[in-house]
Amino acid sequence: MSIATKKGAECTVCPVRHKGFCGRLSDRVRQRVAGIARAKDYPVGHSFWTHENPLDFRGIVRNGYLRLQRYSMDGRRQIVSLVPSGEVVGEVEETHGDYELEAATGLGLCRLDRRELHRLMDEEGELRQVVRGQYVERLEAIRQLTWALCLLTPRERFCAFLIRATRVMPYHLLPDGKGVLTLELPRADIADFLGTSKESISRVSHQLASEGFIEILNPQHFLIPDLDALARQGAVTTSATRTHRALRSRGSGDPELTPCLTIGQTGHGGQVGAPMGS
Amino acid sequence: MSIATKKGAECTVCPVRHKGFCGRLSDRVRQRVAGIARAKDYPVGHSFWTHENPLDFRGIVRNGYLRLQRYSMDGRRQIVSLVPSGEVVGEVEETHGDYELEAATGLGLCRLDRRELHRLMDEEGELRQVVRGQYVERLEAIRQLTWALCLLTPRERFCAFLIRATRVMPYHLLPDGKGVLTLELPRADIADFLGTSKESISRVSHQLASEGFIEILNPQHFLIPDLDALARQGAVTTSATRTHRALRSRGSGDPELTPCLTIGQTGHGGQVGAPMGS
DNA sequence: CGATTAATTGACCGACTTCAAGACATGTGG
DNA sequence: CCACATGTCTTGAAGTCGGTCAATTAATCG
Repeated sequence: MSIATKKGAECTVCPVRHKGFCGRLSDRVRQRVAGIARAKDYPVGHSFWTHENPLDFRGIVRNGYLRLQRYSMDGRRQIVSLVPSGEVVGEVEETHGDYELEAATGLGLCRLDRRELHRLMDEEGELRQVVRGQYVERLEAIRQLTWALCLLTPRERFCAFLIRATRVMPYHLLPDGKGVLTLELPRADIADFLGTSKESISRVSHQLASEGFIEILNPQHFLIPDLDALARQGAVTTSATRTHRALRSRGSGDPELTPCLTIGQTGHGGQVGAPMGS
Repeated sequence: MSIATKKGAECTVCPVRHKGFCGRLSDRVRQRVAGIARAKDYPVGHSFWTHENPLDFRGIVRNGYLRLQRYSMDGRRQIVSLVPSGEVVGEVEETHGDYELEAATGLGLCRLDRRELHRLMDEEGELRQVVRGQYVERLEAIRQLTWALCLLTPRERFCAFLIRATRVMPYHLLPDGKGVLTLELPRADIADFLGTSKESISRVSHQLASEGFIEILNPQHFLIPDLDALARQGAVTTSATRTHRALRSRGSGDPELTPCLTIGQTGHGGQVGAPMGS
């Protein structure tokens, strides 16, 4: 609600100073970008555009999440993209369809004038490269989402989501190697992102809890005893319910674990379940 | 199979001379691009890269289709992207995951050296803009796919696919306003693209045929009596089986028809079912 | 502390996948 | 020209996963 308007030069205190988009810029270029930036806050649910009002500016997410979503004729929603802090919004979101861009949580943004940014991009090859990286990552994220939506069960998708969340959402590592994840998004958003229902999310959570993969401290806080074990639930179908066709010969690729869902920046190499606490 | 190697300067006879990527370049820039291009043909099923052999060149599809796909642990496949003629391949397909890029049909390609292309892009702002357009379109295509996969039924998805196919695949308009569509992709590819099974594709086709929306001349050729009627099947749920929630208030947007699936270049404005034969 | 929203739980059921078998088309060799 | 083989497409039957609906319970906020 509060409209803080400070010159972008105050990157020094910015939480995403070394993350995502900004983190990949050299000091010189980042300062040039900062010169055209203005910080601004938005409340939950703030709508940035609908199909009749396209976004006329670019922004860097300082905190919170944006959701890019679209509805079906009968009112169901699909979130096609979740933009976490550190990412650029607007440049990559340019689209022709009937999408909405909303603040999924309270949101802090560094606004950039579209034209000024493009002028900077014309001048700075480095900036172009980093922006191009945003395209590549966003493409990768939605490709993974598409893959997961079609080939994974709701349970697997949710596990994959949790794994990814440990990189994007607050994840407090405890001294014993366990971790506490804060789910900053409501069940409805998670469900609509994973192409399932909030009832299923709830059921799967409690199923995972009963199996010891997570512990539900409260609806927003999950304790994860073993991240790797959880990760395996997200990529591998262990249950015998699914008939195993002959595995296609796929070279000598890792049969162990494959990358799953990406929210925001892709992992280094894409391997899910990289040891965060080991 | 035949390895035709001619200098790119022979754009004059190229089928995509005025389509997609090349069609959007000015003569001057296109000639520069042609200078670094070499035409080459590939057989069906040719694999361009797997995750251990990333693609080291760029290409413009002269004819045929490429498919970008990924498998699940139990061998099921999802095609996340179909690249039709006129589009650039490689630049946008750069990805971190375990994807495969294959020729879905016999394929004609204009190969471009990656480094030379990037050098050209550094020099020519126009080229950068057009390449950026490829990113935007590819993103839009997969967003629509994601949306459709989650919110549309297999039947609706297939209808949407057919509508889109009339723009990408051979579609012969008959004097009476009907049209004959040639499906250049096998059922299996269509199914794995639409996140369904080839059995469902078959069933839906014959269901549509029995309802008069299409006429199956043979498995590869569908006669479409009324494109608009078919389009409505792809975006609107007419059946009463689906409970209609209160439609979210979405401004005064067109309640009639919304864009569906995109294969390749997005339509002008995105409106599906634009009158091709009326 | 009441009111409103979010999350959970249970029961039902239907659409779609899966499995299996048959039809059709296409090509090869005798 | 026919027999056979191969692959694609079609059709049928059965089972189930997960969505939808409805009713509680829990959490949040003024």
